[in-house]
Amino acid sequence: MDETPGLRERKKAATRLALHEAALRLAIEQGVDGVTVEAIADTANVSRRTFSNYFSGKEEAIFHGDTMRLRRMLELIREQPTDEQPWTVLTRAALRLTEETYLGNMEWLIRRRQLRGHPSLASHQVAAYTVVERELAAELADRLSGDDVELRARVLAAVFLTTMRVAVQDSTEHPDRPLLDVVSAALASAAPA
Amino acid sequence: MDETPGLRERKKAATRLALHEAALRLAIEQGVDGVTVEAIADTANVSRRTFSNYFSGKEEAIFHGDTMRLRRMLELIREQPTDEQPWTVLTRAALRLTEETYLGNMEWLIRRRQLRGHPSLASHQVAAYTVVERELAAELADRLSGDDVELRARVLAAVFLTTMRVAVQDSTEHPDRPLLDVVSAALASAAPA
DNA sequence: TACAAACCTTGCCCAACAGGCAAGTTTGCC
DNA sequence: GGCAAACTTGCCTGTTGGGCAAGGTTTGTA
Repeated sequence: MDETPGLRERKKAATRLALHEAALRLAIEQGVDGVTVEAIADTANVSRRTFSNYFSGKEEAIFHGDTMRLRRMLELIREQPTDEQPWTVLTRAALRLTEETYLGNMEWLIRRRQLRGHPSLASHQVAAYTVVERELAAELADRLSGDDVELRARVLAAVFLTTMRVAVQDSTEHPDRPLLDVVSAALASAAPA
Repeated sequence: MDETPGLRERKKAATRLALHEAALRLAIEQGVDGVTVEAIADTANVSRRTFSNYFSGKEEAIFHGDTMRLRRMLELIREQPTDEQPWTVLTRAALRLTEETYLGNMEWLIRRRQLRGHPSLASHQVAAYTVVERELAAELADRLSGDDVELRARVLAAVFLTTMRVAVQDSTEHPDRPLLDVVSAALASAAPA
């Protein structure tokens, strides 16, 4: 494994993160439509043109946090034994991720919740969650057998990711209830037969 | 019930449909990015400005067919008895809708399939399917009981809609297999415990 | 250490776009 | 017929994504 991913990569990650944070902060402060890409780039000390090299739009920048979480979740899933029930694997990964989120940069959760009331973002959040859908489906296909493995893997991946999305959305609307609760309740009610 | 929804409404529906058809046709012919909103409006014999009164972008126009199908599905769901298992109700509605689609304007299915290979649309398709999510969740909430009705209704709605989406996507990628087959296989594998 | 190739950032540019506004036109209703 | 509400359109402006090429930085290699 790479101890240090190289200076170039580290710088890129830093810039991406800076843009994400700027986007998130400004969107919370001034509303999503009140922020221009230029303002975000400014805040992160890069040119507007550079912003476009990292994200295809401000919404993508805003949801980069969700994207990173989902990538991490993919890792957690891949780490697990292949001889267990797929839904069990998915549930465990989701709960671990949620714990990590609480223990680690709780910032994410706090600021994420402040996006409540900007419903124009909903469709972009959905999009963020479907980006990893194919990757997850491929992983799950290896863990299934029988007929229609392709289709069933895709359905399972989509169902799982959409459940996670609903849990996060619901949690931003009911900030008093612990995220872990919401996630496990949501997953329980979506568990396939 | 309104026998005639009024001339105004009929004209609007006709314009919306004309824009949708134009968008779909041009997108298939020239690729999604190769088409301008102006060209679509032109083809439908309205001004570019009027296009904006109907749709917020070309992708929304392209997926108006899906949107109509989903609205129809909501009707089919509402028509059904409230004392049956929610998933049974949803499955039946989905299958009926699919039959209708085959019997009626099969055009939709044919041209829908020709969008294959324009993956930039994927996120917008997902968005189209989530538009009705809240409405469906509200309907389902009335049909559930026990704890967490709100959350479970949302999860159920999201799971169902995402399954339908995957089925349609999968069907566009495997045009040889009947849509009804794919839909019922997908729903079966997503059925909650 | 030197140097070339690969890669990033930036400014410049342009076509496309969303949506506010106001004037003109059509429809619904009495 | 005639009035009010709703719709269409043209005009306009600020914003956007992304192509291109000129610099600067990092990396791998010798």
